[in-house]
Amino acid sequence: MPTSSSSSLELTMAPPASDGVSCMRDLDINQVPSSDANPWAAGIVDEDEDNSTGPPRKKLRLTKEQSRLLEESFRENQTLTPKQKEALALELKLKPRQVEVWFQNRRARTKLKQTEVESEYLKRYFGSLTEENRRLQREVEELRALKVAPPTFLSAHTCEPLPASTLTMCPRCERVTTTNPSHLAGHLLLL
DNA sequence: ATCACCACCAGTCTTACTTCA
DNA sequence: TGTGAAGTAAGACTGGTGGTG
Repeated sequence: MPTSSSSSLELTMAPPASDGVSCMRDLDINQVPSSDANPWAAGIVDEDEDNSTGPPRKKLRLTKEQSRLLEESFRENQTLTPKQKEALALELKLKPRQVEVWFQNRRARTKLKQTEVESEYLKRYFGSLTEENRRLQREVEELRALKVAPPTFLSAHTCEPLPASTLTMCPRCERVTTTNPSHLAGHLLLL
């Protein structure tokens, strides 16, 4: 999957942790970055161990600083080379796998957000097209009504009703008129 | 051509946390 | 004010796929 599709999202997505909820989370959890108090936050817990008999695995919550660095890195590159991943993991005191998962999730959720934004736009666009369609249908009905209701227009020369096929919309005055060139000639005189 | 390995993705599960009645 | 259900965010996992040596 190409990563270029999500690049535009940077403009439309709300910045992470900008909502009240995330802020409160940060206050609760991420102010305790100490690995003594929260070994999972420091990536110390070895997930490869068979702890199926032990207590349920505690979930890692990234510290504010870890999140900031990851976001910063993500803005520069949405995908990481193995070397970049290794270096970032070292800097963040996380496992490379954790960094990898974070980037995968970030890409996926960025894409999801972008899809939602596009969906909203398409919905609005569809609505405007529907309205335009309705308007044009009404116009067509009005024109049909004019066509089937002769003799509204009479020949200037013979005073006989004109055939419907000779009626047309004048592009200048937007009125139903005849194909008689004299009508358009009238406009030309005004120019 | 086949295989192993790796990275990525979509989908899903799980846990921590918030909100609200 | 405390509490439990429902909702949400996000870390982690799984299985499938494509690229590469």
